[in-house]
Amino acid sequence: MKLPESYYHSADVITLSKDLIGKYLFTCIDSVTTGGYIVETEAYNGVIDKASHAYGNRLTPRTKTMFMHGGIVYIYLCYGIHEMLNIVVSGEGVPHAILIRAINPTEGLEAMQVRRNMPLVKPTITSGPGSVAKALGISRNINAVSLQSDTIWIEDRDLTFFDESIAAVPRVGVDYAGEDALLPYRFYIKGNPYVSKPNK
DNA sequence: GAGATGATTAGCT
DNA sequence: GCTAATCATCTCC
Repeated sequence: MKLPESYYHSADVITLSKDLIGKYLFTCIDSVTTGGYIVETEAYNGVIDKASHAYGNRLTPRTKTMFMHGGIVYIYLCYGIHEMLNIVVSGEGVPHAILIRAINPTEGLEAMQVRRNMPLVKPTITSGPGSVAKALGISRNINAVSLQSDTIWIEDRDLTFFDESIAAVPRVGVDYAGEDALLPYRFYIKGNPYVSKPNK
């Protein structure tokens, strides 16, 4: 059921970002399994992407996770408040990453409500990268954990969407990245209520 | 060691 | 629409 290790070894981070739409993401934190299918992603295209932490081969204690082999997660703190979940892909030394921006929850709904302190009827419960991480119980202490582990993993349950229902638009919150901010590296399911920000 | 800042969100106007 | 919250990390000195 879990996506195989080889799935994450592709260097085509753009195609993979789109392919992850409709895949199921699960975590098992504190003995509680929570998860759902991915409805929104963003690609971070390695050393040539000004929006990426690893732009220009910037290797620091934080970004070194992105330089590891594909098939692990990269988690970091943003704005001092929010944890962000990324999937590291490609091979060692190539810092490609995919930001999970939103999921449609299907498992562990009660646990998510408690973690988010809001009712499940609110789509914002898992809308936006900070919200996804919080709902799934993700924190920096599972940074660099393998997606073959029993803590966090992704499954293919044969849920697929037509190309026409997947939008490709510029990314969110990366205006500082100059012309790279205009690249259509954000993918989402049109009309899904859990997709963050503009959604048509 | 100090200073600036961000792949955001929630709550208020 | 606007802004406070809040701190690890990075960049210089």
